[in-house]
Amino acid sequence: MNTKGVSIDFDGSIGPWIGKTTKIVDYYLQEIFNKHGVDLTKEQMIVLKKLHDTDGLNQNELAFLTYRDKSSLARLLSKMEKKKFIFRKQNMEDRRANDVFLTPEGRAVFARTRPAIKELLETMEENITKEEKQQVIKILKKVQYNFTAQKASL
Amino acid sequence: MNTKGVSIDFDGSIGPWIGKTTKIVDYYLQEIFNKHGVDLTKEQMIVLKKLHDTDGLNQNELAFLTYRDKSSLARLLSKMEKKKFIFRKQNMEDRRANDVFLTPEGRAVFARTRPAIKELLETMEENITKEEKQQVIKILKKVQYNFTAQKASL
DNA sequence: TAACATTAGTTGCACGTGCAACTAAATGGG
DNA sequence: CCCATTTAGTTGCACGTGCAACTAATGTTA
Repeated sequence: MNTKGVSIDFDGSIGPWIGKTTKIVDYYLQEIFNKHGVDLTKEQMIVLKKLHDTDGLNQNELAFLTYRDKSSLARLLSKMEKKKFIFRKQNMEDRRANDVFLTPEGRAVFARTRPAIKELLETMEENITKEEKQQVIKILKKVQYNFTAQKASL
Repeated sequence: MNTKGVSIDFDGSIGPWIGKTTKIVDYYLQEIFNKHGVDLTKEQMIVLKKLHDTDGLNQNELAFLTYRDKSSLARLLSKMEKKKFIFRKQNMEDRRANDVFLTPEGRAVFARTRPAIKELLETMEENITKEEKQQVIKILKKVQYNFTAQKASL
């Protein structure tokens, strides 16, 4: 039962809080990237990170790993290709597929990403204990599970 | 010290987790709105909610309250005006300002929003205790504070 | 092998975002 | 009172998003 009769306590739920926090973190991340001369958006950084972990993934795999529509990913890659951070190479076994690789320039920006991320984390996690961090992650995982389990049963 | 030498434990931090969770929640919210025939985006819903709380706010105030650039807000309002959910009324004391009001149709969609939000929350918060919810919100508030306090000192 | 279905990627469309430059109205100071 | 500054809102631009329709290549199956 809510304090306000039939009304739903949306503001007291996690939803708006993660939304707002994400917005603030994203904004600050972009600001730090600019300060460090990192010519990347957050989204491009995420793709770069995946390629840094596993070079040569194709667009389909990258889209899946980054939770993006394949069309969004394609356009993201086009921007990054124009900036010479990655290149596409048609796969000769399956000529529909493009394998995606980091260029030396791509590796270089990604390297410059590290001190920026470090600064971000230092600000973000100030006065937050390791236990609190783990607690939050545990519950966020639960939220994700609640939705993805739901979807799987449809 | 990290397990991987000089590398930064970005994945073990809260950042990516809130980002991913927000993405999933947003996606599911939109899905539920469609299912309930609520012709709104999440962003439009947030604006509608503010107007439901306080009708007649001007664009400047709405932009501030919803953490949006005034230009984003203006465009959001234009879409909602086209759908007859809100209308702008020039303030006669300050003729630069537009006061924004809900239409009856706007109130009606907002009402249909409630069962949708209820369903969202029920799915989202399954197996999450009230204490866990409060714990997460407390820490997210701390993250927000870390950034906003930083900005204030600049 | 010919016909059909599936899959990888691209493109058009509508939506949302912030920044910078702009207009028009209000305000403040000489 | 007039000019400079500030303020509310709009617009152009570049970015990112998902969906649906499309092309081209691959796989399947009769």
